[in-house]
Amino acid sequence: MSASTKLYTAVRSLVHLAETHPAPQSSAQISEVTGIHSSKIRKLLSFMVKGNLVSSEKGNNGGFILNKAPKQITLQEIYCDIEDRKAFHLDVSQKYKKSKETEDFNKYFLGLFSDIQIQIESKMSKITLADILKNFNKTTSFKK
Amino acid sequence: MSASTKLYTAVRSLVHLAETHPAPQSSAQISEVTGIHSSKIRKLLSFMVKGNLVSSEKGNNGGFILNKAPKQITLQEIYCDIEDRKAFHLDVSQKYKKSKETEDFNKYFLGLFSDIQIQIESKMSKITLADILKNFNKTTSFKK
DNA sequence: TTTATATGTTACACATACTGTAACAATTGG
DNA sequence: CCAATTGTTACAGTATGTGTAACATATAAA
Repeated sequence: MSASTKLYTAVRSLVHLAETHPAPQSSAQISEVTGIHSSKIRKLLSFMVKGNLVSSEKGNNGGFILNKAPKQITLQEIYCDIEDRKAFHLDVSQKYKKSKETEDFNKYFLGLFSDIQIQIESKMSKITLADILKNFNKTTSFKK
Repeated sequence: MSASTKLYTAVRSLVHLAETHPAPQSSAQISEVTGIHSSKIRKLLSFMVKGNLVSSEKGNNGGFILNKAPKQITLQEIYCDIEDRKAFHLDVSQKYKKSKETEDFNKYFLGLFSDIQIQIESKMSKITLADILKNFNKTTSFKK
């Protein structure tokens, strides 16, 4: 999955969890809402479980539960949980011996790309799950 | 090539053209400087020829020539010439019939990702080839 | 204790994309 | 005509992504 598709799917899952909180939602249920295969949902949500955005329970009547108030969940947090690789990273081939010049250019672009990455994440950190719920006229039953 | 690698290679090529202007530089010469295969250089620079950043001449003593003053070439321009796909684009699968809900979410994320894209390009539009030359203590023989 | 249901992870076949290189037509200057 | 060069196509080999299935582990309820 591309970074954007992952973020999209993650947000849709979290929106569903916010709406149905605190009833645990199985990957099968989320799959029905989002149209994504349940196995992928599980894989994606497992990252957010590790990041503590979501908790999970196995067994009968188990599933995934939102772990934080929608107001306190930013897109940036979600993004960081599910994405290992940065959107704008430098992956110049390491196969060949690099000249001094090449190394210097690498450094320059690494700096530039991390600046860009910071801007992306700063933009994302200003948008919360609550904002998205509001945008779609959805309400959350999450009680702090 | 990833977007970042393409940008990196393009800039290195343009830096070389700025330094050697107005002598045409062949893909073989640029390849020696950047360590990238000449065929890739040609492919990448052909986009910038179409975008008018660079002009090219075939035949003996031909090659690529910088077409604009380094001060007037921004990273954003280079990026747009060589990159068809946007860095942060939504490629949700179109295979399955989309629900109304899915379409609405798509629209929301398309908007968000294009906002992010604008920020990326705005950052890039503030950096010129001349800035990069200066950063590496290189001079250009480009005469306006 | 047994059964049903979930997560979390692994596996796998298939498809798609990327990579590095070669080849070659078209073009140009000498 | 010849040598050099761009611009494009081709291609084999590799890597990556995709969709799905399978299953060990865990849990709650009967």
